Parts: sequence; C-alpha cells; structure tokens
Amino acid sequence: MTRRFRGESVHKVDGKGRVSIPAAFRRVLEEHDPDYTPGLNPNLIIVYGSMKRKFLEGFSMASMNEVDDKIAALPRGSKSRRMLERMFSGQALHTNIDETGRLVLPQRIREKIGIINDALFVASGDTFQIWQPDAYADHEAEIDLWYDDKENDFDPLFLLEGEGLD
Amino acid sequence: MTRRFRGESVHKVDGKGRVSIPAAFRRVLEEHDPDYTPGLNPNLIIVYGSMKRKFLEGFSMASMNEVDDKIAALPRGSKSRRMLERMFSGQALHTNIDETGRLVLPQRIREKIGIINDALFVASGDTFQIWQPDAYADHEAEIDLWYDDKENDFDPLFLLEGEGLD
DNA sequence: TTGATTTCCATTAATTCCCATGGCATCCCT
DNA sequence: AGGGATGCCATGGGAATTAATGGAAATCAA
Repeated sequence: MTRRFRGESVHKVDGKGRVSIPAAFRRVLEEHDPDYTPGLNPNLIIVYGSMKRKFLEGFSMASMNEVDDKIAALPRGSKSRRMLERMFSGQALHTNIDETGRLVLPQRIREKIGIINDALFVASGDTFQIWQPDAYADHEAEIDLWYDDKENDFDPLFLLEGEGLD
Repeated sequence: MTRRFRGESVHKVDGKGRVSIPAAFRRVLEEHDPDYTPGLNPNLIIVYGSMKRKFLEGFSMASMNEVDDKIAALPRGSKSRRMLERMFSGQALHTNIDETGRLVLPQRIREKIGIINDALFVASGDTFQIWQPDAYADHEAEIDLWYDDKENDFDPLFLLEGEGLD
C-alpha cells in the first residue's frame, strides 16, 4: 500500500472556479500518477455523480484505474456495470493540477454541490472529497449525535473490535 | 509485535510549533516505518480527532496501516466505518520527523488541545499520546479516582484475566 | 466578439531548511 | 581515576522555499 490521503482543510474558490488543492494531497496525486514526472502537473479524476450526491470525489490516477478494472470485470451489459460506467465515465471529469497547485471546478459542478466561496477538502482513504462546508457539517451531524452518546473517554478504535456495532 | 513506546516526558514547543520527539520514541517510529532507511526521517501519523478528544495520538506507519486495514474490512457505509474513516483519514495528519528529531504541530492542532509552550508525550502501547500537561493531570486524576475504589492491594494485572470488562 | 478558459505574474503568510549552542552521558587513553 | 574528546539530544534563530490566493493579459470557442 502506498501513501493515502490524510487530513482536511478549507480553501477559497474564486470567480473562475480555481481552488488550491491541499499541498499534502498533491504529493499523493503525484505519487499515484504513472505519467507524473517532477516539473509536470499530476492528473486526477473528479467524480460528481448523480444529483443525490452532495460532494465531489477526487481520484488519483492509480485509484481510478483500479476502479475501472473492477468495473471492466463485471458482466458486460449487467445493470451494475452500466450504472458504474455511467458514474465513473460519464459523471466524471478528467483534469489536472496547474503549476500553482490549483484545480479548476467548472461552474456547473460548483453549482451542483452548492460551492460558492469555500470548498472543504476531506481525505477518505485512497480518495478525497470536496464539500460545501455547511453541507459537510449537516452530513456529519448524524455521526456526531451518535458519537455524543458515548462515554467521554470512548476510544473509537474500540469499534475495530467489531462486536455488535453497526 | 516488535518494540513498543515506553515512558513519558515533556518537551518545549516553539513559536513555529516545533517539538522534539522523545528519542526513545524515534527509535520505535523508525523501526515501524517500512520506508525508513538510516539517514532518512521516519514518517508518522498524528490523529487529532473530534473536539471531544483532548490529546493527539501518534501512530507509527505500521500501526496506522494495521488500523487502516481493519477499517477497510468493516461494512461500507456503516456508522462505525464512517466514524473511523473520518477520524483516521480526515482528522489526521501525515508528517515526519526532521533531521533534528523534531515534529511540527500546525497551529490549528496545537490550539485544539491547548498546547502553548510545553507538550507531554505519553507512551501507550503501540501508539503514543501528546497532551497539554495540565489537561493530562486532570485526566490522570480521573483515573486515580477509579483506581481508588479498588482494594488496597488490587493488582492491575488482574484486569488481564478479563473478568469485569467495561 | 463576448463570455469563458488558460497562462502568466505578484503578494503575503506559512513552512521547511540550515546552521548554531549548551547540556549530558559515554568512551577512551594514559 | 582524571580529563578530555565524542556524540547525541533538546532547543533557538534566521534564511530560503513553498503554499494559498488575487488579478491582468492572452487564448479559445461558439
């Protein structure tokens, strides 16, 4: 296993849709782009998916290839395969980071998830998510509630022991 | 399992957030970083977690990978998994020790646990914790309270027999 | 040809790098 | 056993770099 995305941070989005990608994420994208060489700009895929989805998902080239391969292994014409293909082929955008470390989010995509001035980047294993900050807070509220029930010194690692937890 | 963290000590934090990591801890981090080679600087992950948590948790690469794998084994979309992913992917920081044996704690993280001039490092099995010294004292007091309930000659090792787990 | 998209340059704050010092503990040599 | 010499450890300070962000000029595209 190589290096994963890690961390969260908020960045400004300007009128043209430009956003800085967290520097730490850039390192991962570079490392996972087979075409990358120092001095060049790493590629990545932004998946926006259906209207239901309230965040964007960023894939390194390596992770995307992995997903593509898995999809390709599904029976041709199966419903799952068609669904996945639509999402990861159609509802996705191949782009790259520019020399100043920024990514351009087209207006249509920004509108879809309600981003205006700020974008929240959150690492999630071998992909990362981009949220409109308030939407993320709402989304996480449920988890927070559940967590608030726990003892003050509850260690989430306990969940790894996987007893009867959901 | 190999060598574990052991001991506790206080170190200065300067204006830039630099703190020396206890030398003994460094040895463990080096040993547990698959990418480490003499002359290089070992990587580690600092997990800061939710607002509730009053300390930082330091993971060697090996321990972190172990945790990542266990998380990946949980059912996708379950509350536990999302909770853990948020904590160990989002609320965490991948960093490394510099040539002088120091670690940099970004301001945001220092503020979160109230660290100003000093940081207390406490070993805890295969991870270690970083506390604002006074906060740790309070925390210890709670543990002492619990311990005071036990008989005078209560041997903590008795807990290993796994009777009344809580 | 007008709005949108890229490039290129500029600024400031944050982060990293490099060099320096004093304190201990160890080693070693005579 | 004395007395450096050696080396790692904990810290500090300043210089050099990178990161994040803004704005204007140059290109595209329909």
